[in-house]
Amino acid sequence: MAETYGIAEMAREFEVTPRTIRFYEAEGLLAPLRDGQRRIYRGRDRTRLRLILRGRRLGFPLAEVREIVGLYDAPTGEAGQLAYLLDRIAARKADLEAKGRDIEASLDDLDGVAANCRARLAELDDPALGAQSRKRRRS
Amino acid sequence: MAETYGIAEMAREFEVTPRTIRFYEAEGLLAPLRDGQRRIYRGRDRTRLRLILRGRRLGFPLAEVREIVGLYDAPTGEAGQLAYLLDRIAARKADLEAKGRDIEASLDDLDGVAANCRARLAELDDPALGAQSRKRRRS
DNA sequence: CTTTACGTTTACGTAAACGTCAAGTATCGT
DNA sequence: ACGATACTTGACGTTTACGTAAACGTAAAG
Repeated sequence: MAETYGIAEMAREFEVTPRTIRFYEAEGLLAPLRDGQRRIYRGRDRTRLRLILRGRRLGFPLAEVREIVGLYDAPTGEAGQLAYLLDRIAARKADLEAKGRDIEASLDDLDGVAANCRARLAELDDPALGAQSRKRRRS
Repeated sequence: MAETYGIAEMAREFEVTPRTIRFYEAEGLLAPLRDGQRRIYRGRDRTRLRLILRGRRLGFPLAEVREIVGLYDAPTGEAGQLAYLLDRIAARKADLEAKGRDIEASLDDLDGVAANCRARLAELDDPALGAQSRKRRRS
């Protein structure tokens, strides 16, 4: 059987326009089959598109996304190539982990602002509390 | 004392060009003091720039970054405003957590590729192993 | 047979985020 | 007085990532 999909179908499912999908193909990120003129997408293409869009959401430019999806289909069975591939994977992981740290820092910062904000709300409920903390802050 | 910095100094420290810093100012993301014509940056501006660049690294467009840094200086002491602020903070946290999940998924995928890759390397060292696993895979 | 849906290529348009001059100003050391 | 250094404001250029419109093909439905 092996399900196939038209471009509009793909576009709806991934919430992008057909234009975007064609653009990714022009950039060498997708390579669907063809039925005459028409593009035919299969499971593999869907996986790729998912990877692409995930990369985009994380702010990677398409050039880097191309590198990333390239890592998923490296059938070169030679030892040197495999080692090199592992190397690039490690680099990509490092990038992702750095972004992870940025996210953690952002979340921490936001928690700080939120806490501060809730404190001020409490202060509005009971002004006495606020006077207390203002005193402590000054000392 | 209160340390101050010139634009070139800031640019070096944050590894961006002066142009970028001026651009952020034009976009309303920074508002340094002035000594005549010249821009004078202080601790607060540095904090903002750090936030801005972190947002950019995470792929947020400047418009969203503007919203984010806006959350850090909302001194409006009114209850309604504070509640609204908490709401926006929650929304921003949700965004960040979504990105965090994307990162986790990416890391997991890469680990999968890497494992597969190492298995093939082992196979090159001892082809018998490969034959074994290929047999098992077929069954 | 025409409309409707779905798809195609080609090509120009556009918003975002800066880069890259150009020309001028202000200050500082010599 | 002079050049080096640091900075300023335009203004136009560039890259990325698509949007949008034109003009056309194909195939099923009414």
